[in-house]
Amino acid sequence: MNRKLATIQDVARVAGVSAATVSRTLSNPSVVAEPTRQAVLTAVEQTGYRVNRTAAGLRRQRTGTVIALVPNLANPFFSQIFAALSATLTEANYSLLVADTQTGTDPDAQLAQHLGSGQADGLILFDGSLSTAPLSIPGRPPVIAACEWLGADIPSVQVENALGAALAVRHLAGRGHRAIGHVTGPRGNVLAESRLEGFRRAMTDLGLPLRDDWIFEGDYSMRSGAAVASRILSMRDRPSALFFSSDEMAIGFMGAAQKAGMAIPADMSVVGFDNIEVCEHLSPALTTIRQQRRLIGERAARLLLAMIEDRSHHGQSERIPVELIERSSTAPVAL
Amino acid sequence: MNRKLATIQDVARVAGVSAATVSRTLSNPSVVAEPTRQAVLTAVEQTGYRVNRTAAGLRRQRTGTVIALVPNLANPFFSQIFAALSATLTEANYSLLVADTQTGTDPDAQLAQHLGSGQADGLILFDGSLSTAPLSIPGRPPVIAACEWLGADIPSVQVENALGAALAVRHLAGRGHRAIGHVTGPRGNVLAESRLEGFRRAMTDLGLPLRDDWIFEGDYSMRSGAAVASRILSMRDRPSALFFSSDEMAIGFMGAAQKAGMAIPADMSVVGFDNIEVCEHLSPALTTIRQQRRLIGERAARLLLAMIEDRSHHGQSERIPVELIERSSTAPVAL
DNA sequence: GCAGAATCTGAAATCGTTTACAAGCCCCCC
DNA sequence: GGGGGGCTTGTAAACGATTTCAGATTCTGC
Repeated sequence: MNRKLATIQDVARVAGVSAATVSRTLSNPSVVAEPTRQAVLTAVEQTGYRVNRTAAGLRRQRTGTVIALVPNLANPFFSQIFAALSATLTEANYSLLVADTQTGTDPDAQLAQHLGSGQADGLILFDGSLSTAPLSIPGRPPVIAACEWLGADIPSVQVENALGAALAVRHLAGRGHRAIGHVTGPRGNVLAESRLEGFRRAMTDLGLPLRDDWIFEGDYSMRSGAAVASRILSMRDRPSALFFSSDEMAIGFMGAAQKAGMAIPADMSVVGFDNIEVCEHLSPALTTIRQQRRLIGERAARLLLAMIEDRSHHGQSERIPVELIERSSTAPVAL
Repeated sequence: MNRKLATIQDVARVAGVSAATVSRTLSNPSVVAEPTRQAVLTAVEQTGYRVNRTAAGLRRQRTGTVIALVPNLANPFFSQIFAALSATLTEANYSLLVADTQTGTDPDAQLAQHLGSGQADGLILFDGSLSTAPLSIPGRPPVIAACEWLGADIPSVQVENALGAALAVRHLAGRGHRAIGHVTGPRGNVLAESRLEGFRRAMTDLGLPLRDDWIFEGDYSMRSGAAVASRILSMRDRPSALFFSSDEMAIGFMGAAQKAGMAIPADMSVVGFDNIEVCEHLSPALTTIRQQRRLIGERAARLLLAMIEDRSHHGQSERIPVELIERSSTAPVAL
């Protein structure tokens, strides 16, 4: 390791001015005289100086960092969201710090830590199971929820989950299906619950039978979808269509079911939720509810940035619309 | 926004001690007397104090942050790597900052910025196309490359790419295939090049014909795999097997090919690269080269942490082994 | 009972910026 | 010629921690 990074003092010395002038040249050039400005810029070039974000962050009370707290970093669902978040934040000169609520200590302690350590100017929570207790600490930065949500008083960016479920049901019903089953996310998860609720309501609204033994609990993973397949295959009285609370589960189901000789959509129509990229490339291509992940990320970033700007804990929650993408995994019911 | 976050001074006041003592209690408890320690801890509890990472970072010259610089955050390939990185870093009390080289300004300027701003104690570069020029700035933190690589003098964690390609070729050759094609990643990408090189060498070693018109350029995406399908379908003289430089491309190919009526593996054997989660759930399940992404993340984190610890720019590069996972997308060649 | 060591604590310097304040300078106009 | 007002610039005080150094106190052994 050579020496140390150049500091503002180094630049000041080289340019023959004070540190204050260097700082001004960099952050508010219009107030410094042209020749001085040039001298400073040359010195900056020469020394390779860049402002130390830590020091600057300490002085102005902002770090230029936003934390995204997700329940599971390994979940590829977040990739696109991160990309959009990062793009929008970068535009506004912010950095994105990611953390996983499931690693390390207790999730709520982690939230408290992130809130209290002045490490970020704002937080985006993607985990609806976090406690709201840490949010009461005084002087904390603004916080929003995205995808999942925590309570009415924290602004959020959500998707029309119940509507998505209804779209799926209506699509299937429109093709003559009456025996429709549903595979939920993990019990207690807010998304799982509202999609289930949407499913139930849509079924009743359409006068279709709601059978408890056709409602399966999954955990959003492909594996859990595959597990449902074996349960379904062993049933005498099966639904003719299944609506899954995630594409992953639908994919896991289709893989296992096809391997066991079930034809999709001939023997079973399948609808997923999310519209992850692979859906379109499967055989058969998966009919699903599109959730615009890039939009979620972008809107969340904008919402949070606005709150940071306003030094406010309140903001305009948003709902991202969903739509059904019809592909080849659904067909009219066999007679 | 209520008031402000509690500072060490607040705690000191409440506990009736000096700030120095509070600091010691928190970072080096053994040197402070038991009753004082208790008083401080109670005061900490009472005020909800957490040490301000920015201030602490400024004083000790370390931020407790590591930056991962990736070519495309939206690529789900990185999810598992991030998860492992984050887990390992969290264990060592570091945070993970992610940034995308493709967003914002010129990638190299971005690298220079991250290196010079003292924002992180270390960087992990996942983008092999970055210039090494910024790495010469004095006082910069340690840097490693992962997956892709930049030059001999920067430590890296790599996968046995050429070997992976060879495994794929041998697997196919072992099933009687002689007409084997390859779909590469984007020209110039180091991974694409070394897998292509591995493919070529393995083919010649086995005495199989290397035909340029059976080498297709892709960009790792499903879409590009699908594009290859239409080209292949229009060919009179086709290979009987294809090795893809990414699972995504293989998936895109299979989807498009199957839709066009091609049977896999009967009409075409397919091997991917990566072993992303969905491979196992496809129909047919995709034979592929397994790349242990969690291991990459973990090793990269450990390597970088060791270098940070040692204040060194040098470290022990690692190679992660690969293995072929045989599934159902490959079959003996049809006679 | 006292020197010297051991233990504990606080004052103050420091990390690298930003920014309020004041001072210097030049110009203009009465 | 002097007062007032713009421009520029520098000085110095923050920001909130950590850590060195030294002082105060207690302990130990003779």
